[in-house]
Amino acid sequence: MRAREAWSLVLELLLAERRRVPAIAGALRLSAAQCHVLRHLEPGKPVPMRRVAEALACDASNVTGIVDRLEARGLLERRAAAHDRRVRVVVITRRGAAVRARLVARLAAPPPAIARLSPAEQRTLCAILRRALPPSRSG
Amino acid sequence: MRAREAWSLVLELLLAERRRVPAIAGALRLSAAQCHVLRHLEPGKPVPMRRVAEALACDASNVTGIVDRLEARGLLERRAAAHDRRVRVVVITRRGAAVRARLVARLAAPPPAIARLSPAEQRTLCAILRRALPPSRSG
DNA sequence: GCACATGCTTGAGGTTGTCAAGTATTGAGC
DNA sequence: GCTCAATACTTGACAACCTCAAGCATGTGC
Repeated sequence: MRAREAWSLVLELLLAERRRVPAIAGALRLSAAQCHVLRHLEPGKPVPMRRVAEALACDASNVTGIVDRLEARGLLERRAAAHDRRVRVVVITRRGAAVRARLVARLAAPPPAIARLSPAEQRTLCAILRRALPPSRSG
Repeated sequence: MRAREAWSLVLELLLAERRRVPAIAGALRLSAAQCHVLRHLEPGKPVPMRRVAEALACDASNVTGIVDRLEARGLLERRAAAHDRRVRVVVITRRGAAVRARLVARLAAPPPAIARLSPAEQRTLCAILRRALPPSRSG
């Protein structure tokens, strides 16, 4: 069962990098959940609260509080949706976009475990992971 | 920069499986933090609270509460350490070991993304990840 | 013995998360 | 148009997680 071993190795890699995300988040005065929200909000693309809750895989009532705090810091805005007045869409602000840019840049920096690999190994790893992941990936 | 792409693919895989751990944990009436603690406690091997805090990469005061709740459910025990009376060691109980066994079995089950790969790809993935990870891995 | 460090606990305070309940709005069926 | 159910969001209650500061007990260096 190579699949089990491969999966356990992926988990191990994640475990080794577990401190990274909170550290990066903390440096930007963000929590992990707030990072997820910012990461999900591309500048100029409003997203309904409902979609944010789905992206976070949590209850909608939870999103209310997280968005509240990000809105209080001026990193995003709530707006009314034109087509459905029940819906509130969330848009990242200019300030929020700046924070987001720094966030994604730091998150994208590969950890030592990945950087240690040779270019050929990195290419192979990319190819395999691309095949593993389903084609519909939103980020 | 293949390293960046490889890392982002790893993160994507993790994101896709983000619901898994809470789901597995919830089925056993455990939280994510409690899972980490149980996973870290091999039967018959007492671990000082301090080491648990290090394994969780969190403050020691946090471990107090997590261990409190696990102890209240009879899944582990606190004992005095022989060599240093300041230290409290944590030992998994028989009941805790049973829960732990089910937990690690379910966590080890590879997700569809990994299972989808061919045996050759799985072998290659294992080989690369083994090289990526530092030799000292405790599990 | 004394000062200092270490291991753990407690309490305050903030964030995340769930669930149940409530409001506003939409859409389907009559 | 009216009613009824479904949907989107918010609120409040509650629990868990997490950090920090403070405190107690114990161990170590001088």
